[in-house]
Amino acid sequence: MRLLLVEDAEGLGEVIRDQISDEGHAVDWVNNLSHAGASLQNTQYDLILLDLMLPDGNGIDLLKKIRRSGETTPVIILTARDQLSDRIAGLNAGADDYLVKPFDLSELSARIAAVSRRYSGNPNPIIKVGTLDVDLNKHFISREGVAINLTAREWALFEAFIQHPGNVLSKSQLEDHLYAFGAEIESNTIEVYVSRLRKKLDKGQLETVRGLGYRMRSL
Amino acid sequence: MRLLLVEDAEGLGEVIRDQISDEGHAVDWVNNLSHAGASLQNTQYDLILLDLMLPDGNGIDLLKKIRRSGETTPVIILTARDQLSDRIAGLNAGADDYLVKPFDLSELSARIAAVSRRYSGNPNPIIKVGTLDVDLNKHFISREGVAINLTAREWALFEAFIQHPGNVLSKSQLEDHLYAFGAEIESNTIEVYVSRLRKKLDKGQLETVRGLGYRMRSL
DNA sequence: ACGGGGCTTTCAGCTTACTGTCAGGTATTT
DNA sequence: AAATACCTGACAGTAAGCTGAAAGCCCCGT
Repeated sequence: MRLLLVEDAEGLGEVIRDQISDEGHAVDWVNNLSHAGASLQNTQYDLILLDLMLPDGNGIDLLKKIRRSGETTPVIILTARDQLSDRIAGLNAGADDYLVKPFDLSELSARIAAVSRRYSGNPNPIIKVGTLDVDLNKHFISREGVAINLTAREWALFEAFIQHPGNVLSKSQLEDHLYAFGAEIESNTIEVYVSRLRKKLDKGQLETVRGLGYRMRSL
Repeated sequence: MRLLLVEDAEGLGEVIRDQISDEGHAVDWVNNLSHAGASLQNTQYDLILLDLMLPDGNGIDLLKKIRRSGETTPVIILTARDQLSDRIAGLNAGADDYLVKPFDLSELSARIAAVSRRYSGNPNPIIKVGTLDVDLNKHFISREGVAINLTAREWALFEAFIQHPGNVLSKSQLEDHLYAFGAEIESNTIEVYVSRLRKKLDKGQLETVRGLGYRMRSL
């Protein structure tokens, strides 16, 4: 899962970025609205964590712009406690949830999980992928009761397909999903990982669309 | 299961009451301390959800009074974000758990379930973890009648896993669980404790998910 | 007051396995 | 047939993790 963190407070941004990374997500961290706008033009995110008080404006304006453009990426706004009106304005502008600073990191994690569950339109974290039982919360996969271990990278790749069921994901989209902004891979790493993941899934579950990318068979 | 909800915020109280009712529990909702006191004199509850900021006083005082009277009913305190000291005071006063507003209703449900599992009408709830018998009240573990001693830290770590059965808990999540807000450890302390706990549990009971964290095998 | 024991945290060296690259082979398209 | 896209086994580097041991602190018993 790839997240955009828009937060100008250095210390807080660092803490949040680390938390998100620890949970296996890719996170791009920007500290103002113009950088956020640029990132959003270049990259498809699964979730946006959006501070409202930013040096070059109000996060609500970016949110409104996002929603006007038809973009449905879930947004969690980060707001100071004493700005109740901002929380309401944020929700009215189309935010999916909010967190009030200061907040527990475990609360942040729970919110990310809750929003992503809603986003995937699947409140039940247990899904069936071919013969595999996949527990999205537990990062746990099993086939007929036998655990199948995915490494962190394999899991991230797998998750990209789960979140876009049936869609063809290009190699560069997968790269964006698996690696933080700026990180570049210099080889056929995506192909390698697809190959590795294939070995762990059902035969034929992950399909190549030559020239375009890969697709996980309909779930 | 019968719960007492002590919450003066009308909207929130309503939401919580409905959630609890939907889950099949009985709930009495009062909005101040004196009504709470009266209810507690008249009715035996299985769980108390206790707001701290109430029109006629501080919920901590009621909690202290309850504990002084020898009452062991589990208490989850509901506290506002900006009152970290209240959370700690609540736990010190004998609360079993806390929730910080605003919170996800699913989180509330999970907490209720966790606390009720621990106490669920059974004064000595024993659960089975592999070959271990675990007494959640007594913080006592035994294997075939032989006591296994866990230090306070080891128990806290163990409990984190028990409360999230099967879930991968990242090292920072475990850190949040074991240490007070803001307290930071500067070394591989979590790894050390995991190693120690492993020696006391069944072999393989506590699994590493490399790059993500640790998971206790399904209970 | 003192000493011993236990607990906690850090440190440091060792172990494990994950990651990304490489390169040769395979499959597809023109 | 040639070019291109893709697949996969293998390897080196290193990040992540494990664990023994030491130091500091606290508590308890003498």
